[in-house]
Amino acid sequence: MAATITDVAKAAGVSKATVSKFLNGTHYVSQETKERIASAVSQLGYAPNRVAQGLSLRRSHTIGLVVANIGNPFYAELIRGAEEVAASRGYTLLLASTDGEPKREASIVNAMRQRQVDGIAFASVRLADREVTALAKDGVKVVLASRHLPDAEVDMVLVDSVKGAKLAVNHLIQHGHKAIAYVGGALSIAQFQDRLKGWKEALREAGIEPSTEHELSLDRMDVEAGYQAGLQLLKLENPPTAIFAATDNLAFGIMKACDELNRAIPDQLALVGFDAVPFGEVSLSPLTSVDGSGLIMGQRALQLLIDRIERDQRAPSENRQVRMVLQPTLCIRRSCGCRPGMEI
Amino acid sequence: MAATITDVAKAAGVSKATVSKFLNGTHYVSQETKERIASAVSQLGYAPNRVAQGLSLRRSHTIGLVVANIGNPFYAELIRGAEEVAASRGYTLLLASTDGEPKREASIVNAMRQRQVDGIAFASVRLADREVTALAKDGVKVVLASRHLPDAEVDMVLVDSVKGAKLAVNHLIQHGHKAIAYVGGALSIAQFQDRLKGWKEALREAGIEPSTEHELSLDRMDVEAGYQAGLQLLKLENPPTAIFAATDNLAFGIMKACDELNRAIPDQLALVGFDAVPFGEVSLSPLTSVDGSGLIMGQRALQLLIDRIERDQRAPSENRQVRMVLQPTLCIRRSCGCRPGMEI
DNA sequence: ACAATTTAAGAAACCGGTTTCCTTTCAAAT
DNA sequence: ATTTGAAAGGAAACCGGTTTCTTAAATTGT
Repeated sequence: MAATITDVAKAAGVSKATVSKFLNGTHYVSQETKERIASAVSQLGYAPNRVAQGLSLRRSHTIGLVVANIGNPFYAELIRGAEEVAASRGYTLLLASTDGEPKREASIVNAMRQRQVDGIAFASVRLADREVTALAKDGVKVVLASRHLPDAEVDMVLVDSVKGAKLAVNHLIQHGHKAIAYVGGALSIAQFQDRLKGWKEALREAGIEPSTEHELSLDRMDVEAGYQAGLQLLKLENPPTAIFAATDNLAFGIMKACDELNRAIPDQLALVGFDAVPFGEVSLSPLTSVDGSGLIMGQRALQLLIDRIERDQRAPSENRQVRMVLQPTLCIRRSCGCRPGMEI
Repeated sequence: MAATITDVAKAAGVSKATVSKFLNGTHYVSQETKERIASAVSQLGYAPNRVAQGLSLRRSHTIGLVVANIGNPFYAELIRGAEEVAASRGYTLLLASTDGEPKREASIVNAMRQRQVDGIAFASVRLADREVTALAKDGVKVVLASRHLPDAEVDMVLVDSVKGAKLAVNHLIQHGHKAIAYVGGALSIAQFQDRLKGWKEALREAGIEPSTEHELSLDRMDVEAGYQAGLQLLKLENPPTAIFAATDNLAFGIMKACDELNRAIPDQLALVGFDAVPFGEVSLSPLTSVDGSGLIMGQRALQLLIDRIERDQRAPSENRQVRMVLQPTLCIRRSCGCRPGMEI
């Protein structure tokens, strides 16, 4: 249906080769011919078929983005950032969600490779460091967004989780809390190891010995999981007076538990999250949270990835990977105990 | 790098044609040859290159999904639903967001067509009915998810907005409210015309004349826009005692305004939203909302689209479009004035 | 015993681009 | 006057699949 390069060539009375050369500026074309081709192009409304182009050039101008769950606002922000820079640089995103299942993840990676994506950005990986490295060695350009695989030899952009956790816990300590619980995700994810570590370190530096009873690492990370964890902690004989939740979603769940048990936030329970998703602003209690900015991570990750793709295009060199670590800040709202105009 | 069909053919000692026939089961292949090819395939780890396949078959097994803003949880849910059925039927999603700009939308459609998507699902259209119809006539399979273009000749799945709005407003009326304001999106979007209409009708049916002062149609639909609208309404000489917000995002913004002005929800202001996004469960005041289920719309839209694509593949017939209209329900939480166990 | 089918497999064209060669023309350089 | 090389453009191969056509052998029918 749509016009092809052959149609254009015919209309302009030249060969396909010449049209291609003109379009890409890769070879001498006389002024006169240029004009004829240009007018044929606009008359036919010709636009190159990217699929054919991709086959020939082995470049699809498409990037795969793998997230765990689109419903999680943290990922939504990250996707937003990614989409923004992808679009601005002429790429489109193939989106897929794993729901945290390693199997789905493997099949997604296959599907993406079959589609010849120029690169894959993982905002969720259950793949082992080794597997990711293998992928990269196999020529697939990879970037990790907000995921830390210490031994994977690929670009990453991440937030300093240890520091972020300490920021959160120290703030709660400044509010006078001593019984500060931790609720986080699976320890198989480096991020949560770090956040847990930050929690422990901050407590110890303040002379508080972390209680194992107050340390919860969950398999799922949705609001429901946070809710269950919240119930569990609040019903303890010695319930914490504050909780550091390693993701905002978990924090929201904890809020729901408080709401149900009629515990006021922040007075009866102070809460600090991690991610600073936009909704924290209008959550049950406006959520104080460590800002790792998913948006920025999405942007930076795609910049890194596209830079690498295009650099490699020009000069296929094995150059070093970059690890971009963003410094977290604390986004103070009210769930920690601060009130507007009276932050600690 | 990856094995091609030629490699497989060579390894199995047959021609490409035979391999292709075996893989697709489109022609006789002897048992013995089948086995040789199968073993070559598994030894080489061969997987067909979808780009090449797409060029030849003019099918990419890729579907474009156009949304306004991924950060909006309504779209996030819709995307989730869409991704789920796309994946289960062997398609992947090309995601793009328009930010509500018609220009971006046009360029996105072009980009998608160049990439030979098998179809496009619009969860956001600023395109006119006519343009969408033209697209469809031009051979692009189209579905509208949660968007109503009355005159477009394409499949659509949408929620009955008039009915949904009436559900919301009637509920507020049952709570005894008379001064019920409306805050919605641009009237260029059919949906908001309908929701506004539902608001008016419900009021009139209850013998209340809608006040123009209490009727706000906004250009943007983010939390910030809702916040501004909330401030405006609350500062009126005769402020409403209840507000029906045509999207949850707007409702969240209104909550923020209430919070700032120290108006308690639902006691000083009752609020009902539209979309029933999951986050409403843990918003400042748990949000009562009309459930149009973005998730289900995303699912259904993709089912419709894929069905059409595959039907058309077998027998290119111009058959009638379907309009699937989902019945809204009211998801009652607390912002309307109901309390748990004591719903009206 | 011979025509008609069925079964099996390969050659070549095609999808829509890009790229490598190759040829021709014409101006500048020796 | 001849060589050199830049400018311009086309033919054909290629990317990795699918499909149409042919051909040939094996099976069936009469």
